[in-house]
Amino acid sequence: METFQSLLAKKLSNALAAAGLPDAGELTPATDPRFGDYQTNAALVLGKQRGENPREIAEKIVGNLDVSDVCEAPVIAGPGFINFTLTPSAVAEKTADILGDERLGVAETESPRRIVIDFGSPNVAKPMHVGHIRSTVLGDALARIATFLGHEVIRDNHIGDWGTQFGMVIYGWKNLLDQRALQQNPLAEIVRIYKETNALATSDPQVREACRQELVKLQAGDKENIDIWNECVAFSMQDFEHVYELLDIHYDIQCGESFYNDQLPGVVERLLKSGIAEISEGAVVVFFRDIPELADKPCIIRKRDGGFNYATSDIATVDYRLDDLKAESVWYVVGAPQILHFKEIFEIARRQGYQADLRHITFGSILGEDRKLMKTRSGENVPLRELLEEACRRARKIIEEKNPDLSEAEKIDVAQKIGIGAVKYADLSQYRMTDYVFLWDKMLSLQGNTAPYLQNAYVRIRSIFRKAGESPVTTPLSGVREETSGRRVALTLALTNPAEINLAKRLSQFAEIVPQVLNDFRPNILANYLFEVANAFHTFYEACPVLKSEEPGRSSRLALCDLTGRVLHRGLDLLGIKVPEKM
RNA sequence: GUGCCUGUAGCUCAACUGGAUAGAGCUUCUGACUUCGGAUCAGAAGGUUGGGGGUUCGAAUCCCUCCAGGCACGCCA
Repeated sequence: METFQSLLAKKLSNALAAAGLPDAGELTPATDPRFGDYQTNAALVLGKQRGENPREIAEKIVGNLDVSDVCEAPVIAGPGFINFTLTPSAVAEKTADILGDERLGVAETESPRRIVIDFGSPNVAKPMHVGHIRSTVLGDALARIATFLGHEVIRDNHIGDWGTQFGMVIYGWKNLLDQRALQQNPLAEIVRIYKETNALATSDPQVREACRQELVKLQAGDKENIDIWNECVAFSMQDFEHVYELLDIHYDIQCGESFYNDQLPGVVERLLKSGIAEISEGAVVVFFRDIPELADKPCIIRKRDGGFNYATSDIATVDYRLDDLKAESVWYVVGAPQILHFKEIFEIARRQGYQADLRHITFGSILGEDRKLMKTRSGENVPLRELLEEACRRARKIIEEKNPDLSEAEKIDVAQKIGIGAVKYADLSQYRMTDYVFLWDKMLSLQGNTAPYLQNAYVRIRSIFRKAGESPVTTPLSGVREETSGRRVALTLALTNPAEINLAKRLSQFAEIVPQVLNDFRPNILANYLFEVANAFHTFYEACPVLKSEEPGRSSRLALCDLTGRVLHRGLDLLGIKVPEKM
């Protein structure tokens, strides 16, 4: 199904050709309602290129433009914009089309790719905390959207289950472990011994050396240390699984760092052999002498002591994802501090001859209320699990106030959908690069541009249909309706009130917005769109009675409600947010 | 020191990547309920887009230069 935007873009392109002009400019939604629904700056761009009067060029374009099937006559405005206003009948027709489409008008991509999305990636022996929200929630939303658009997505949890911290964990396990505490709360005890050992190691060189020895033994395959490591991984995974269940997040594969252990010596050997890496000061290093910004920032892939580091395992990870999983794209949803690291990893991949599209999708930091970066080590980080449970508790409290008649089972279900949805939406509704100020009240507020506001719009729609169901009226669930004779005819909408026309226009834009999210990996575009839909719906809801209005307006408005509900449901689903039937 | 990111209403954020008079929410103020769920709607107030230059028909957006904050820069991940 073609969107208004792409239809008009094609017509514009034809008109430019007919006027003997090259393709130029773009056709976008209007920046302001008083300029209509869509606009193009083609005449301005051409005017500049050719040194001609843009308004005269606009005249020439409009003279060759026939959009009468969907628009009023185009208007030339300002310095040479051409503005388009959709006709109500075109909007009504489009709405009926979308109503009959499972995908709500969203086309599948013409170039489907196999995409590995690396997101979440918590560390073993450290609890997931608020800092993991962004990667996890953003990565999940991108995965959902890419899948919906027809890409083949492999969700990979690159767990930090190997590395220097295990020297400390094992040292702590052997010297500081409290068995009873381990029984009661395994992860908390592991975190405790890790933190205490970390503190000891920073002040005592002997402890530091002991930790290093434990790590060497682990990496050499020492049975006792491997067993301890296995136990720690298992305890941590339990904690992760609980959080993922709350968040409704699922992975296709969970290949942590340890998965690549066997590959590391081979990686280094290969890079040395091919001349990409060289030996420097006893370590194996890749230099980037031809890239000015990396010229003095070499990448170490084998330490002087023979150990490997995360660069080595990330190179091995590239191999696996491209050679074995046959990925055409890999998206790394990893925080901005690692920009330099991934630049180097991607450059090494390029030098090895890989052609795949590797992207580091960064995001801003999590800040405390003091606007300072939240610490990851031994700070007062809020464990993610507690945060999510607190969100549900607060949602529950509000439900008790607003809708005490719900059953206990419903309350639990709704509180979870609202609480978790609020946390996810708070994150996804803003531009990913800006730093995120962690505020309980803001995150859990159920007013304004929040998930509960959108959920409430959906709930109201469901309420209308529950009420309508009491009377013998069939609700339109597709673009066709069944007449009493049994004949199925295309549903035509009668759109008269500005509020319903405006709502219908918004709904037709769903298909334009969803693909746009992946242009720059910005789910906040979708979130903001859904907020506008909910807003338009509430305005419509105030201005246009549905059940009390006369036919054909009643069926038409019911259809509009149905479509709004489906767009909200689908849109929130693409963000990983659930909707309740009541709240 | 070098590089990257950020700076927009009192607060939290947008602005479809160069478009028209920079928009929302929260807060404040004024209105609208014998309601299809008021977790709502209508309206008002609130701005030298950190400062200063430049590029052009047009700049929050691009370039230069300062200011402020953050992050990263060979054996942590």
